[in-house]
Amino acid sequence: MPRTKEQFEKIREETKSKILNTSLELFAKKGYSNTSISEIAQSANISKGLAYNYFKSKEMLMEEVVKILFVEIGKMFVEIDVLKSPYDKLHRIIDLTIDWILENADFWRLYASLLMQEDTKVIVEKVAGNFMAELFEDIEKIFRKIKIKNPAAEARIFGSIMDGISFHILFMGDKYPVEKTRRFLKQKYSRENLI
Amino acid sequence: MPRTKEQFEKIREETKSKILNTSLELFAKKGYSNTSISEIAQSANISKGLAYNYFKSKEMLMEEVVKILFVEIGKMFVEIDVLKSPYDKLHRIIDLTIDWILENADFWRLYASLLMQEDTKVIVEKVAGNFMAELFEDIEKIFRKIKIKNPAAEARIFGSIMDGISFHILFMGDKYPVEKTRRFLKQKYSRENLI
Amino acid sequence: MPRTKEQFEKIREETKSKILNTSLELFAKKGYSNTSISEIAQSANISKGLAYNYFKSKEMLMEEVVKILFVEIGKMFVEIDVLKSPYDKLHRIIDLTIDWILENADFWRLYASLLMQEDTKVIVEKVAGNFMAELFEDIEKIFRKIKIKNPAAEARIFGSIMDGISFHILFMGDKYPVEKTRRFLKQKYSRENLI
Amino acid sequence: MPRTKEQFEKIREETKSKILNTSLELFAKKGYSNTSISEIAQSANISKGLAYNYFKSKEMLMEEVVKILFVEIGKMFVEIDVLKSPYDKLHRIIDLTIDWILENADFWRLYASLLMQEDTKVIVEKVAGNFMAELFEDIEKIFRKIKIKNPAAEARIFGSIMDGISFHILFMGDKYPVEKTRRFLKQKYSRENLI
DNA sequence: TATGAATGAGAGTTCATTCAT
DNA sequence: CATGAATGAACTCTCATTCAT
Repeated sequence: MPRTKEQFEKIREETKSKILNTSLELFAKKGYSNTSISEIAQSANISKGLAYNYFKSKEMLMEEVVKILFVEIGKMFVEIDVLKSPYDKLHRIIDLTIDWILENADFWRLYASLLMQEDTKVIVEKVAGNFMAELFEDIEKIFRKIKIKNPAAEARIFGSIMDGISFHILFMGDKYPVEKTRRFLKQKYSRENLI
Repeated sequence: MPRTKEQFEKIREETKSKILNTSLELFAKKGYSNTSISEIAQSANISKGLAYNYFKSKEMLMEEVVKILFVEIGKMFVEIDVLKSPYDKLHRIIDLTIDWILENADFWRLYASLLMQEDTKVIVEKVAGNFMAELFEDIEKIFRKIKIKNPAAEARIFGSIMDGISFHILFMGDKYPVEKTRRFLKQKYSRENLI
Repeated sequence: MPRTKEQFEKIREETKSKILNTSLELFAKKGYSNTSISEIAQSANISKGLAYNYFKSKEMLMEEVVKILFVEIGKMFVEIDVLKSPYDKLHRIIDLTIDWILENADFWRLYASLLMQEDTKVIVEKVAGNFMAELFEDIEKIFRKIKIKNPAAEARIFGSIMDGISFHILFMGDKYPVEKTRRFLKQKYSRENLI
Repeated sequence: MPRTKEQFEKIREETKSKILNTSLELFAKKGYSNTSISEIAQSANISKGLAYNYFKSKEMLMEEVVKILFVEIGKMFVEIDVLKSPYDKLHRIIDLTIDWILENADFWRLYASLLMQEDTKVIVEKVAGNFMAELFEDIEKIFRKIKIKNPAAEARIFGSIMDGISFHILFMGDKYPVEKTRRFLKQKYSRENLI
């Protein structure tokens, strides 16, 4: 009995997803250039040829990996919307950023290194689209709600701090005083100190 | 008659410098892995083989490029020492960071991308040594002089902001409101606002 | 439909064997160092890359070639066991050595030249293991059966003669009086002369 | 004051000799292919260019090295002529062969490995000329003096033994019972046993 | 859909040789 | 006589990609 269209579709979806997840993991851990299709295929328990059945080229595969990356990052910010207080929101962003970087150092590393190279940067931008801009606007809104003087600039600095400490945690590893910084930041961005 | 020692030395220095500069440029623009010795040789108008007369391996070449990078970064901070007022010092760091990143985007890009990959990170750390730690201590001293409550944490945040905005300028390019951010930061880190 | 496991295995075996035979031939004729993978690939009518699909490195390829070599040498001595008389055995060894060297000059040449260089010697020893020692013991047993006075030393000299004349045949070629030597040796190692 | 013709000649001779000795040593230790001109020049404390001033190519250098090798081997047999008794002569050859191989394993290794490869074999034969044939004739004469039945064949076997045990000592190293073999051979080739 | 044998371009590297000085 | 910078061909090896099955 031939498989139904739906069954085929399901297999395709699962295989594709398996390849993508494996690629994400390997790209993140070893970098794009240092990860070969052979390696990905082997890790995903498929043949090299099959990978090309799903993705036209290594570059295309990477492009889709980046998409997933952004979906993953995007999820992070969903739960912020439900919070009411802008101070809570800021605290939550601080927590999420720090926790996420601690748990997903490799992903952030991949994301950042892709942005660093001219050729891969294009791909990221193509995928990212307005993602970053929207993120920034969300943060700006929070600061506007607080009625701080220069919400746009304040948001920019806040974003810089988030990325800056991510960067530092990433390459200082265990030596970075994560918790001290977390507390310090929460205090800095508390109702009392922002007026 | 053979050339004198001085003549040979001059030739060596010039060629070596030519290779190093070309490498710095290419590594920065395209990344370490994506830049081949062939490419460097072609850009530097020398033969592939000659590169190996000067550098034992691609890795060694990179190591020396990174050394240059750090000398360059180091130069940046020399003129801060001469300033007396801690506020002036902070303002100067803000200016230097922003100006330097605008002028040397590629260098920063190289530096950051090297740190992102586990294999090249080792090389950078080997060359960098305590450079980053010392830099941080210098900034901490400034904050201590201001008698701010938590100078270490404050220095960490300040450093994060510097790296964060560098990061943002780097990949937003012209869209980033550099001057607005510069003014905002100077105000934030002025005598009035730091008490 | 993908090929069956058996089909793949057959292809692999055939190609591998083709590469091995070509390598044996070329290594023997030109030496290990002077034979390039390119040359082997060209001779075997495959691409350079494919060779690396079958052998992890040139050294590994050589190792497998040496294995074949020993299998070949081993075969030579199988038929000696079936003989009863120790004199017959010695005569058979003389015949086999001379005939084998005449037919497989290249193999012996490879084997000897590999032993000559420190770096390749290690590989041969890894593959050879106790082969040579066992061979010597077999010969010693023969002499012990004859009840000769010093069977170990006698075996050593007998082995030296075999290798020595192999060496001479090898590089004197047609000028070497093979048959005279054969007859002379058989007489020397006959019942009458060994008492 | 310009150097005299004789002085120049002396310098040339010394430099040439220095290069040749260094080459002999390195070729013997590491093999011809694995020894680079750079290495030789460095070891001989001269420049690469100078080596080419004295020897047209690496191959030519090797050719002259082989010549030296033969001179060295030739010296070995000079002192045999002075001995009167043919038995003493045989014993002396046994001693010389074993002692020489123990002291100059590398040289013998070079000599043998050169003979093993078709391309270098030609060079050796060009240089060696009748050397080997003469050596054989000398040995034959000894056996003829003893009035043994088949002096030519006997000489051939004796030579084979010498080369065979050299070969075995070479690649068995310390494990080879050199002294036992020496004694055994001397006894075998003594007046009593040769009648 | 799925396989992995096969290709070929190009990577890093070495080295005999040349040549301006 | 002497130097070593410079070349270019050849080397070992890797890998994205194709394709017959």
